[in-house]
Amino acid sequence: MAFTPLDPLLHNQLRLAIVSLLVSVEEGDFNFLLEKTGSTRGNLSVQITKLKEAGYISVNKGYKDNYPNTACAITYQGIRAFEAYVAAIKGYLNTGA
Amino acid sequence: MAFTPLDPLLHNQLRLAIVSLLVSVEEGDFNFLLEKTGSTRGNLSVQITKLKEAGYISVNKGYKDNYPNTACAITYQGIRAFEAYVAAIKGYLNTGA
DNA sequence: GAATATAGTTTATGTTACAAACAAGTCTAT
DNA sequence: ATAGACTTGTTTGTAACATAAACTATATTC
Repeated sequence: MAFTPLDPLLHNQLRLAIVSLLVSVEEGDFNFLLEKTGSTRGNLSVQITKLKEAGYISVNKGYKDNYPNTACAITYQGIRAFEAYVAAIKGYLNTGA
Repeated sequence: MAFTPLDPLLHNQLRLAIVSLLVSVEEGDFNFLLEKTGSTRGNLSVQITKLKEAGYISVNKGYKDNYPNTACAITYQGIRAFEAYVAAIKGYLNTGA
């Protein structure tokens, strides 16, 4: 039971929340993530960009009811990374022998 | 299933590993933690200090075989914090509905 | 057409994580 | 007894990070 390194990209509260949401939902726009995470828009914007640059999510910028709309979806790579993170961190949470 | 804030002190790979180890062992010295975590001494020293200042662990500096020996043990407060962290992060790891 | 609202980005700043350099003492061999 | 290597930690310097405030751009309302 070693301490597997934790993906630094996912080991962040907001980014982990984003990915966790997108894994369940498979499609979520900026406001959805904003509301669900309780983040600020600035922080959300930054972290979405980072996840996108890492290839963990895809970002589709379009319009909805005349307003800009940023739709995010998790990628296969993102799912894999999330699953690996979940498996890894469990090694840290074991209290029992 | 909201996203409970994660204790920033525990949401760090090395500190989480330290606390996780001490929860199981109830007594671990510097070298024990060094070996188990695979950390560097510098980083370990810093994080032990932070955990101590937060009251999550107690640090007992003595000597063992003539050499300095830093014995660490988890406090009640540390156990509580760890348990809260474990409960909190599980809210981020749930993939299923 | 001015004011306000929406949707998001850029920037500025303080904080953090980390390892290299340092410090203080101990052992060994000569 | 002292030089050199080892042990056990601490301090410090730097780069990366997290975050919110300030900003941009367009849309709606009055």
